[in-house]
Amino acid sequence: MKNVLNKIKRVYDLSEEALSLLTSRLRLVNFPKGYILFEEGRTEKYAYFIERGIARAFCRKDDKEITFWFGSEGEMLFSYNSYISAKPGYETVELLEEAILYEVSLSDLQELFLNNLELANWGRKLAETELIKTEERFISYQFTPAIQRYEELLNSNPDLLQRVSLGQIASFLGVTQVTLSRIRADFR
Amino acid sequence: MKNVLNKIKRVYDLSEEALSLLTSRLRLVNFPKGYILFEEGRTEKYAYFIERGIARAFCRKDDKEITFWFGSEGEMLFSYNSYISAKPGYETVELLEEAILYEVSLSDLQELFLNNLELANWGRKLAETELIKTEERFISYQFTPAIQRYEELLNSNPDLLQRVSLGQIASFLGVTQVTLSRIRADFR
DNA sequence: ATCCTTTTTTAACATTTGTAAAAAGAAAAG
DNA sequence: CTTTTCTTTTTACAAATGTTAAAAAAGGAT
Repeated sequence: MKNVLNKIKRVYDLSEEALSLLTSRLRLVNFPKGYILFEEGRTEKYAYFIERGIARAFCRKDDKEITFWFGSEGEMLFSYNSYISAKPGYETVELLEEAILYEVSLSDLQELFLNNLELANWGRKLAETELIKTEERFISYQFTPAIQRYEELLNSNPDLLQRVSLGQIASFLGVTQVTLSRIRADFR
Repeated sequence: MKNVLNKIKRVYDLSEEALSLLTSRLRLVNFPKGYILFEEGRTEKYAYFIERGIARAFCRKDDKEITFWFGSEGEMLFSYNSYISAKPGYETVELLEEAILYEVSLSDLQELFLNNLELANWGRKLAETELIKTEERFISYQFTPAIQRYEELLNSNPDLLQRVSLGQIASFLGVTQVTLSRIRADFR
């Protein structure tokens, strides 16, 4: 549970009591490589902490898929619409490796948030840090050319190339796979 | 205070007590058109509710400005880095019209969050709704061509054209002003 | 090792978008 | 009303990216 506990504490430091309130609701689960954890259009009932493995979130349009997020050890998985508004999600989440996750039901989380001040603030911090990450990525998207975003992505995530395909990275960067190939060729 | 109260309640419904705890920390302030409310690199001490007026947030790079957000009546203004981590902000916020705002100090907000369960959950919901909006915009950015994003922007914000310049809208859409002109020409 | 499947790169061409500069239009100032 | 300034559109050309298809490379399975 090392990676998960690390994540929980990094979000917002909890007392022993609050921490065990939260962890008592976690359930260890395993899934095979390729498993579809969340499906677009479905209202999900659980969120997950990644103890081991890597996942991607994507949306479908026409016959294309756009990957807009990668997450690995020590990160959380949720379908934002389900988590935040109990509405059908707009994203599909696929596990790209055999994975060890900790599952928590969204109703348990809600109940904890509404009854425990520390955990409510933990939930606040969780959303806030995700918010900053998302907005920074959005801004860098408009400012930074794909070449540079590619380098930065690999710097902050050196093992990504070994774990996910270039097609998925290309769509994450917002270019076609052909363009990413050209970028990589220039890069050498 | 109509627009502001509306916003507060839309985020998360508060009891009378919690609501007055929050509103008692608000202070009415006025600023002229063109006023720079937040400045890139500065750690801001306040957040604002917009009662009347419209603002934009932008980042500078080289000699370009990229507008990545517009906000008007019933929305909040904060420098995310200051609000979330008490660190210097990466964005500049400019008021595009004479504005009536309600100011609240970030330290007051923090104190309320740490002491009141309802307000902590209000703060959580606030971050969560901002998070969903940001992520949806990020996704639509990758999926939707500029022409369509332009139409959607005007649909959801019919008076925007009267309130901000096309140059700012172009940079918000992630294209040059020349491209936006072409889009508008095709559109007719 | 060989075959089969999947992933990645390369090529040629079309389309889109950017750049720079000029022209047209609109708004503000005298 | 005229001049000045700022905003928006248009033009011509250059650069970047998308599309489609084929070739090359890499990974798995037998």
